[in-house]
Amino acid sequence: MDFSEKSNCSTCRIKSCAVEVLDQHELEILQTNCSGASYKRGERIFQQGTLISNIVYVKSGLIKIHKKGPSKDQILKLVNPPRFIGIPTILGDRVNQYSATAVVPTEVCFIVTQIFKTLISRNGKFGHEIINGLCQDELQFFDRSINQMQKQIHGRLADALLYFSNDIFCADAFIMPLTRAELGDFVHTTRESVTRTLTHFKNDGLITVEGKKITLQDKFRLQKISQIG
Amino acid sequence: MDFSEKSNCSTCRIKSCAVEVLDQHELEILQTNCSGASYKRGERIFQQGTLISNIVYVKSGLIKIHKKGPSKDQILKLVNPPRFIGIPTILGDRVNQYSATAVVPTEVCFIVTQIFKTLISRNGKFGHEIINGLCQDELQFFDRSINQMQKQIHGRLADALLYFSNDIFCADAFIMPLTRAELGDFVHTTRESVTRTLTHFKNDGLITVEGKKITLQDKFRLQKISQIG
DNA sequence: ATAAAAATGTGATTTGTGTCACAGAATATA
DNA sequence: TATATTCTGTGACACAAATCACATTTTTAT
Repeated sequence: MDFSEKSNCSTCRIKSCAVEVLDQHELEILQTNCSGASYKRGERIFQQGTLISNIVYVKSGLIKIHKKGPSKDQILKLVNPPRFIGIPTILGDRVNQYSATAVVPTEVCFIVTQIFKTLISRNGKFGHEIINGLCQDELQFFDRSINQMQKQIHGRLADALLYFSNDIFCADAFIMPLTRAELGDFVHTTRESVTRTLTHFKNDGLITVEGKKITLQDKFRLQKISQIG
Repeated sequence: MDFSEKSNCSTCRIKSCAVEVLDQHELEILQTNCSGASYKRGERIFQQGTLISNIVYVKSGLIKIHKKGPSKDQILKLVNPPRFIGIPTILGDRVNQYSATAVVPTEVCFIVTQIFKTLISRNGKFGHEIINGLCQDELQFFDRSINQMQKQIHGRLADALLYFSNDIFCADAFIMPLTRAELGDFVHTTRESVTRTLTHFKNDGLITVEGKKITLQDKFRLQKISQIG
């Protein structure tokens, strides 16, 4: 990873809704307690089980939030900017409950947790925006959980492909940033089943696959598959 | 359900951490915009898909938060007091994303959402406490999800039994408030598999079952089962 | 008290998908 | 350029758990 010097929050153009509501003085507080870093694919931003020092603000790139389970590592969610991560661990035992790893080149800012807490207590609107973010996360995670638990592989993988296409890349064709094994961790299967299902989709003319490049050819039918499960 | 008159928040003894930080004036605001109700087992408190009017504060009892999935209704979590529910839906489309139903006789207070929002913006500490609650929920739900997805039935059901014993009733013996089918919705199986697994546990001397009454006889081995999956 | 409805227990059968095992392709490292 | 890793594809097999089907018990309503 590569640490740069202190960033300038007031002129930073990648501002979250929450940061928008801070006044000039608060922005200065933030700025003096905040530093940037960039990560390459595969680099760990923070690791489950280690002590927390900072809130992380994702400026660009894509991050996977993952956690060790009883049998294997599992990708809880992907986070695309702009977004704060690590908020849930600012309280309690102060130990990260999950890991965060860059899946594409990623830029983040670290914010001292105490400062973050101060801003929340000082500026109710800031807190309000943070709550908004947390709530959105929760609802999204509810949906994802239910889908993961009730659909079978075809549906889950169709969901994932549509998610990458619609929410992450906003394009029908994209370079899949996850390996087959990671995709398995994301949709709860094995590497082998991902391959098999992808091949199946390909043979049915739903997608084309050229190595890492995936093109959705028939989104409508993919949606159908996602719905039936 | 049974609606009583306006409650008195300043003298209410079932106060959440969040409400504790409100000042006298804020408590009065809360009080004049808040009313109580009680529900019997099986009564719906709010329903997925309907418009939201209020934040719900659970004072006593036990509530299931459940949501329709592609194939069946699923219990996302159980909520025991004192706790706010419905916060995630105060924003956005203002439609409940999930249902809440009492599983034992339950008392709640309804708080006008606008007032709730005002309190958050007005009192940073209140917002801070609410964020704490949401974060705890998120971490807990992460754990639950991973366990649900990676363990098989024996482990999942052992988890559930230990959860009821340790977190809900604080006793080795308790009256199971969920039917076998609901228990299935909670741990992701069918009614039949719940029965079979329970019988299996009983034959192994881990528990005794007399209708709705369940007694954990060997918590240690149950924990073992929970761990292996 | 009696009927109707809901909840529960248990067997037989089917099936989705995880596991194992190996080969080829792609990528990183020396 | 060679060599070691890490990825990826594909088959054969096993098994956990869903589904179906029916009997029995418990609860609720009349």
